[in-house]
Amino acid sequence: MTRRRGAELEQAIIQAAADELVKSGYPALTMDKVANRAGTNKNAIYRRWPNRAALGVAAYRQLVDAELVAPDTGELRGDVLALLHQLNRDLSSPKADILRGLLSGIGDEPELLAQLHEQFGDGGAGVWLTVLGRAVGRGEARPAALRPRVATVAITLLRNEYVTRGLTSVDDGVIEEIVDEVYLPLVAGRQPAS
Amino acid sequence: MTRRRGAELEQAIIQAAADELVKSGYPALTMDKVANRAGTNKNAIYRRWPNRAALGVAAYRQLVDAELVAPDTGELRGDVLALLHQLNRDLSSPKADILRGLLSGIGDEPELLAQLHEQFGDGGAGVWLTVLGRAVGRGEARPAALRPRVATVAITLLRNEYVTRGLTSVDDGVIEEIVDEVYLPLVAGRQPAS
DNA sequence: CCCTATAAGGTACTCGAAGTACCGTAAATT
DNA sequence: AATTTACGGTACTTCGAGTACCTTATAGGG
Repeated sequence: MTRRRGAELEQAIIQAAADELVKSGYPALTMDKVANRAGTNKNAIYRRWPNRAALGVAAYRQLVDAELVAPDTGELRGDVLALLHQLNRDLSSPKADILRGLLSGIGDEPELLAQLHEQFGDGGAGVWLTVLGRAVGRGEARPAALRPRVATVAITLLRNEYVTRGLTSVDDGVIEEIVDEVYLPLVAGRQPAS
Repeated sequence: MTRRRGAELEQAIIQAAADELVKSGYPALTMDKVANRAGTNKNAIYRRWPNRAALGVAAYRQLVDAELVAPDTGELRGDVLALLHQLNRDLSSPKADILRGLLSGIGDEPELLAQLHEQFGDGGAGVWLTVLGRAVGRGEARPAALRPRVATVAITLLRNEYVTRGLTSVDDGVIEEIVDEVYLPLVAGRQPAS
């Protein structure tokens, strides 16, 4: 009966917590269940994370570390749609529920909230700036739009749909609305014909 | 010892819950404390609301029913800044914490989430469309921008700051950034000089 | 190769809060 | 006045976070 220690055990705990998150969501994430699934006990968990919220954030990180690649379809609209669809898939149930759950269970711990913010927020700004930069080069977007707050408007609006409504997946129509009514007009060098 | 009944008692419970929300936030909203503060007991609460989350939403409604009036400064930028500042004051601590707390404690009850959404989301679309409509009349905004999703972009971005970061108040600089980098360019008939 | 420090496993506990169950009693209804 | 309804009081069950303490395995140094 080899007894796991250190990093190996830690990884097993995180994986167990991530599995529980996917299966039941954050509100149902109990330390006992995580310990049981990981084949250990609560002590081993509390030695590493101070409370349930911290474990939840660590486990969420495990879920969303998928690399986000900047698409290159040759035109801005295609790139933006591709990115949003990619992120829509990525956020689709149960991750949106998990994120929404975490966002509150943590309200009183700004440090954890900041950690969580990096997981999905401005962490993705780079990709958006890349896509937008190519569009500027093609004359599809104005250079002044190359600012983080502008570049990430689309994903912010999409995420907003998840977080403030209870949705588990956002309709394609909503995505197109965000792109055609908001994002493209916002960054465009000149207004579209419509 | 007159014993309160019906609507009178109900209002007392809601008010007590709202007071507790302001004082301690949603995570610390306990049924015992609410009952105690309202001078009653948990039975009277559970006869009216099925669980803590439902009571929380009802109490939050009590907090945010302040009327939102459409400012009219004569130019779009002034109107938008006035609206955002008004909402910023309104969302400032502790309401943002409360909202963030509610948004999660409710994740598994889409009906409550929908109720909550009306409290702050598209419920305010009317005001934004009013302000934007006047701007269109003055030639400051293009008619195509008169769509709910476009009109409410500013408040959506502002609320996003509250909900996804742990902030209790948003800096004025952020508000100006939202207005000058995103909102005005988005609705403008033609691009600003910058 | 043993000794010791460290970290794991096991178990049992406290504490707080959600939600339930009953019962006696005031108030509305007839 | 009789009856139904709803409030007040209290005690209870249940569940999960976090803690305490002890035993046992492992790593690493002598």
